[in-house]
Amino acid sequence: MPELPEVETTRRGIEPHILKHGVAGVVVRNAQLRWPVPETIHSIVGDHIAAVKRRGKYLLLGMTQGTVIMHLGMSGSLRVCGKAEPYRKHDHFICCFETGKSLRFHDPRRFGAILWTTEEPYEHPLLAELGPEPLSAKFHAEYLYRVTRNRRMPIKSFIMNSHVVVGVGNIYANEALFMASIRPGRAAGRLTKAESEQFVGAIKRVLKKAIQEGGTTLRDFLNAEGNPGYFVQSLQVYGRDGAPCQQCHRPIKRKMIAQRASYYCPACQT
DNA sequence: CCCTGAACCTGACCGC
DNA sequence: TGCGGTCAGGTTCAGG
Repeated sequence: MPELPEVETTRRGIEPHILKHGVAGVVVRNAQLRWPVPETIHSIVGDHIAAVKRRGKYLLLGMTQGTVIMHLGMSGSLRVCGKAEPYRKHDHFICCFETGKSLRFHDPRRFGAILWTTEEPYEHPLLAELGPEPLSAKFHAEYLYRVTRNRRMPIKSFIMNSHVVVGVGNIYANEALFMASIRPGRAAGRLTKAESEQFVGAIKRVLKKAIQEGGTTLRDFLNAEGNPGYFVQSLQVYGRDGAPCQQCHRPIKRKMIAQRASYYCPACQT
């Protein structure tokens, strides 16, 4: 479920419930996630949440003694629960607060991660090499044009590489390419300066709008309050193969690119 | 360095 | 109902 808008929606949802709250205990019901949840995660007990941040699709719980680095993978979600709520299947990690509330990490496919570091979190190997935030001033047309030169990889795969720019996953890559009238299979290095400008603008617009609408709900995604996101109603191409293009009414096409479903309008996108 | 494909997992859905 | 095949929002890693 989570791309950047879903992760940001989650961050905003949990922050008011956990910021400054003391950690009374930790329950690891299944440590086998993307990487094993380290034993050292228990060192957060007795500490408190000093900050709730996001870098790309990583959530960072800043404590006084270190940082919990979380990733929701493909199917992960975080929810703030009350005292007596029973565990659900796939609730793998629970952080219990002195208030009686708890933060629960739920992840059926277990591609997510929960790590602990006492070092500077942005220098952690998983974060150190990440590209710019897509909504920051560092992500601009000249940057995209420069890093795409001589790259033969399809532009869609290229933009989904978090070392290029963080937070653009499969849904929003498809949507932004449609908005910029660029086919997903085009070689990255063949984008013109004008197209780089279009594409960067489209990425910023689509992510901003999705965050405003609380993310995209597919299947069972609920935000930290248990509410769905509404961006799914705004999708122009994702999941719409065979349906009419909203611009020209010809059917949207579906094609696999690097093992990921790609959707585009063969008429509107070149 | 560049690029591709496999791997990590569970569950939903579709056709037979 | 059951069974097998396919697909799913992400990312790292091995290998050519």
